[in-house]
Amino acid sequence: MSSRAPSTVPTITDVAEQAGVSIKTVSRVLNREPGVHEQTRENVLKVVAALNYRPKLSARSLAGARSYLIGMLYYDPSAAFVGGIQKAAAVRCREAGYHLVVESLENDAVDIAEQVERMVSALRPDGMVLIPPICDNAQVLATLRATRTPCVLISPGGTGHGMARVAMDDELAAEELTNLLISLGHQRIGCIQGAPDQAASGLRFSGFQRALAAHGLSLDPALIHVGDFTFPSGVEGAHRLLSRRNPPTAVFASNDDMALGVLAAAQRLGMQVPADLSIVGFDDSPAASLVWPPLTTVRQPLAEMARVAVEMLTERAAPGDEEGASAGAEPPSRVIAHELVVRDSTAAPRPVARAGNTPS
Amino acid sequence: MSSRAPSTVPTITDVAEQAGVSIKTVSRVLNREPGVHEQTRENVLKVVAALNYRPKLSARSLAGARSYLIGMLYYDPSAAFVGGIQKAAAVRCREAGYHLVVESLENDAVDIAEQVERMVSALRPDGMVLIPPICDNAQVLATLRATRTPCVLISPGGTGHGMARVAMDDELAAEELTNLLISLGHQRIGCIQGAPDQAASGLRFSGFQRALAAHGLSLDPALIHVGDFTFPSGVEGAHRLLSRRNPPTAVFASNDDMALGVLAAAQRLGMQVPADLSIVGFDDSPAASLVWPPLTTVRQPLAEMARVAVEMLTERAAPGDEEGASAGAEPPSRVIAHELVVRDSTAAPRPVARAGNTPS
DNA sequence: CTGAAAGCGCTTACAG
DNA sequence: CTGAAAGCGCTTACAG
Repeated sequence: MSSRAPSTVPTITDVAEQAGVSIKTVSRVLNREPGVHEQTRENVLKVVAALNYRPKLSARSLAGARSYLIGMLYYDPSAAFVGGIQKAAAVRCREAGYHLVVESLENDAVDIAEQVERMVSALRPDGMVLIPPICDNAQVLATLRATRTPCVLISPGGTGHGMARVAMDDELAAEELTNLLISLGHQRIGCIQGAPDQAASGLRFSGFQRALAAHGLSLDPALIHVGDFTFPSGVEGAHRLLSRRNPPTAVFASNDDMALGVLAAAQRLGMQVPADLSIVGFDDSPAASLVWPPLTTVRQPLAEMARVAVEMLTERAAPGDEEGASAGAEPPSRVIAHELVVRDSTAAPRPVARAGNTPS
Repeated sequence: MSSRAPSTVPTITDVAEQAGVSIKTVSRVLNREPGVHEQTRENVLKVVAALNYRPKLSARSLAGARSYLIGMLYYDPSAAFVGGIQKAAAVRCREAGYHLVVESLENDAVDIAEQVERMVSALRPDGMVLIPPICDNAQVLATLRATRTPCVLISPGGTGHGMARVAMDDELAAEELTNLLISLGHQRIGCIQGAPDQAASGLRFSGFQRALAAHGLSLDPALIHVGDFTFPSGVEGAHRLLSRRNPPTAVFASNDDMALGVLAAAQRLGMQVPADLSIVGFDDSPAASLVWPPLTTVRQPLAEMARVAVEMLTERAAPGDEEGASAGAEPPSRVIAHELVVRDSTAAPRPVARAGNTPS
């Protein structure tokens, strides 16, 4: 009986037979290689459509130099950040005929290098996209370099690592945000820094400083709190800054999660935002517009950054590109434009000195 | 010169040679097949470690019946929801020697079926995890069924589709949440429903009704608003319900995003939460605990659901399982326990009638 | 308990 | 412009 014939998935051989050509010709057509007679091409394509043939990735990968896989190392400090990047990356991969493989890591796991190595040796991805905080993990970077995996870091870090990078200008954005506060009339501005081991923290703080300096405002060390990008650290920072005898009239939080912590703390203390306290965040996370008042912040161009990162990888993955890329040339670094999002958490400070305003 | 020898990645042949066995034996050891002499096994493992050998996925996939790939169809209505599931799924995949491939879809794209079909034919994943709202998309489900791809829906939908499913008990959780409100003393409770085309909406509303009925409370149609799971629809619903002559003292929102909309609207109207209005949400999204007051809600067991879903798929992918699984037997359906999270957005209603409370 | 042979479905050189 | 041959690195039957 016919125990095999009909339900089997078509292969390149089936297409070649029906089209009356060799499998090599089918391969040429599918890979858009030049030098195929137009009529032959059309005929092959017709059979491909009729059979609904799709080349099998594992066979292409095994025979050829490319895997058509892009890896993304995932660690979830802020799901929204990761989600925005990943979505755009997946879309761009599909457009380029690639697929996105996601691996979830623990940033502080002892065997993180081995986890990465396992993934790379099993999948042999044509490239890897790294996002914060993984892109600042020395072990991961070393492993990837050792396996000669092309990488693009979505990271503002100026540290180099000798790897390609795409990012927004964190320092400039922080400066713009601070300028906004200053132009509103704020003179005493508190700052809640991000996690010390992430490059963005330093850059944002640097932009904050630059704006103050440019306006001749001094920076009171008592108004600076070192947080870690989490909501609780924002709450803690707010309590510290707002309980001072001479509290700030505005707070620059290095990301939205901490800004939300400041907002919650202020509201709990009975303060009105923005009347008693202006707050700015950073990221434009979903929650930033889901609170009252909605947060003034800066929108990271996540989708654009992800798209560019994937493009750098897929375009580079063209066969025979090994040499050019590895030559001592400086790895590419792209800066994507950001956008200030002015909402309702910022306003001019109270006209008169209300220094005794904060609760005991 | 040695233009080839050293830098090449080791293959199964290299291991076999160094261990003095055939590649078949190496294969047996790596796949934990029984019937290998213990000493042979140890020796092979030693060589594997020495060479740092890792089998190449594409070769395994091409030769064997499994791809070691699990697909996840992604569409982002709520990044936090997706993120929580995905992270746990990726971890479980890694533990089982699998990899998670993510594809981002547009739920309303006209060619969504083709997108899914392309992914499936290229990757041949051993299984697919579907999450809301994709798991309610008829086109996607039909395509997956046609390609005979094993699926697990992370969906509370009782619709069946003849596919395996894992979910929490949305109806029960909604009932518990409503009971909490009732036990606090609320009698007039508003409800903001979720998107009509998602199974969860109906179940949560049903649980809400059940609780009211069990306590002999009538359900005022004027206190029901049909939302779509988004923040703006929560704001809109709040305005509608709170502007009534006899407004509710509590609102049951079918998810956190809408609950946050209600909260923002109430605060904007100058109301105190929970003193003037109690609010409950659903999901325990990150933002739920990032606002003041933090939301009373129910925690979806995302990680556990994802873990179970992947397990159903990887355990099922064992070779030779085709028959048993496709036999007319009812597909498995697992219910994962949820957890009520009582925070500060709920309290007893004002003791006296303050019906005239709401702003004009 | 172990192995030799065949084959998975493509791409890569190499010819013509 | 087109094709025959070889091979990618594994697993699947099948022997012994």
